[in-house]
Amino acid sequence: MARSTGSRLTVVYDVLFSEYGPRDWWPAETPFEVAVGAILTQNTAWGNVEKAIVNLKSRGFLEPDAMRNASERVIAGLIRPSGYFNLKSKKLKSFMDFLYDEFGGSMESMKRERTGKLRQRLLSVWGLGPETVDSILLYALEKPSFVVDAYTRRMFQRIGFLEGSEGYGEIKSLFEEKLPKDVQLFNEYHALIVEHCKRMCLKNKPKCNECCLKMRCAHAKSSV
DNA sequence: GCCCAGGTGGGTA
DNA sequence: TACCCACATGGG
Repeated sequence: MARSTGSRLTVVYDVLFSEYGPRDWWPAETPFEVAVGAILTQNTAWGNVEKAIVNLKSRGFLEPDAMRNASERVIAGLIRPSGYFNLKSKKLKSFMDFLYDEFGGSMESMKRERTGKLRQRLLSVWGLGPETVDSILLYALEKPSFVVDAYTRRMFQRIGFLEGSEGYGEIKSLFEEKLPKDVQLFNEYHALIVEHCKRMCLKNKPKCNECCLKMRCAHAKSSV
């Protein structure tokens, strides 16, 4: 008898976990730092985000009050290495407005709000799309909200769980409905997917080979 | 020099 | 709704 989707998802998780072990995500010191990182990493390699984080931290801007009071131009200058710096500086500002207007600048206070309601409110903030919002919910606020990203789409399309045309919400629901609603599980699962996809690409540099997960890879349909 | 990276918003048909 | 495109730096 064929395995259920839920147990197949669990098998994939077990394989990844046994291969890579616990990922200990998100790489940040505070919930606020997670939220900032989630915005900065939009369509950007994490290595570049780290440089921006270091810049912000060294100037003392990686805490709510300081960032709230900083000008958009100053923040833009510091986050330059993460790319799209003018855009991201506006997005940070827009998140700060939300954090202060709705929760008095407190991530702890934000955490007390019910997950579904909070997700809707965060999605209404300019500059925060579904992936960024779910990253904040899961990694900063420890809410059981599964994060779907480009890696998730590619990998699960490759192994036949996805057809390719599914929307963000559909993929998110697949994981959330078929897996136990567990913060630690969701945390590890997404982190393991990212780790696996990164390693599969790194492994084959400089020439993309059969393990590469990049969509344009000629071998993209042949292996995980 | 080219491709890509842990997306999102805005415009157009 | 479904595509395009802009946004931008840094590594391979």
